[in-house]
Amino acid sequence: MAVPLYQAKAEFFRMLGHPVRIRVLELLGEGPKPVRELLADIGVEASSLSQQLAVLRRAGIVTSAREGSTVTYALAGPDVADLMRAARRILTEMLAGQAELLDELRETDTAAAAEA
Amino acid sequence: MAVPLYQAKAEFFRMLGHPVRIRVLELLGEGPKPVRELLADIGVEASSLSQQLAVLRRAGIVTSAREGSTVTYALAGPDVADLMRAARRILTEMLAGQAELLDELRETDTAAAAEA
DNA sequence: CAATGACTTGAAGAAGTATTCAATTAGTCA
DNA sequence: TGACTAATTGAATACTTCTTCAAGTCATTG
Repeated sequence: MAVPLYQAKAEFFRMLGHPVRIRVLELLGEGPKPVRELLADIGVEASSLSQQLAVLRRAGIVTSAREGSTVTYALAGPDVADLMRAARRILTEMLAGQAELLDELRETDTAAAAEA
Repeated sequence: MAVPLYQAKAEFFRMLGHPVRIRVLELLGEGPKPVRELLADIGVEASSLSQQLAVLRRAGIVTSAREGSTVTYALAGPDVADLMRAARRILTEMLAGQAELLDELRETDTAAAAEA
């Protein structure tokens, strides 16, 4: 692995940094799903979804399999499901913490605003 | 909060998606640090670091305080430290899992390549 | 006060991502 | 085979984000 770890991490997070990709991963967390269903749940154009699915596929975080005329996607491993669970948990904590944080920041902001 | 949760998540991950920002957060996980020290540890230009620190500040994930002529940064809360710990743990699991995953993918790739 | 050190900001160009639409592949069914 | 649905790909345009450098702030010290 020639890539430094912190860079791998950054790439990984960047890969998660798109609303459609997040939604796909969360939906797949419930189990494998055909594209048709993702499409209905997420409500973007088919080609847009496909583009984002391609990003996830390239990252090796999901797999796809054709069954007849439909293609079904799944998380590439249990690690990924864990990750999404952890992400959800942490994010909600973060966003909850944000409220208190905002208060602290507001003090600074108004102090700064008073000068302007 | 008018922003849908999955979009907030995406923004959050995008905010993490930069090598310098990752390193800063990990260093600050050990405790507050003056810019001078971050600069020495990370080894980028001062202005580059400042730009990335500004991103983290805007996101409300770190705070800065001037003490005399030096500026010291710290994680905005314990949640952030937790997040970085979780991220590290999960990422290393993920990257470890990547090895097996690669093997599986290689099969598919060579099968596909054989047709070309 | 001028000069220096620590850090931040602004702005321009380069590089990377997203969005969109047309074209394409793959499978089904009449 | 030809028409149709499902999904993917390619490519152009529009957007963001990075990087870099010059200029700026703020405190310290000669």
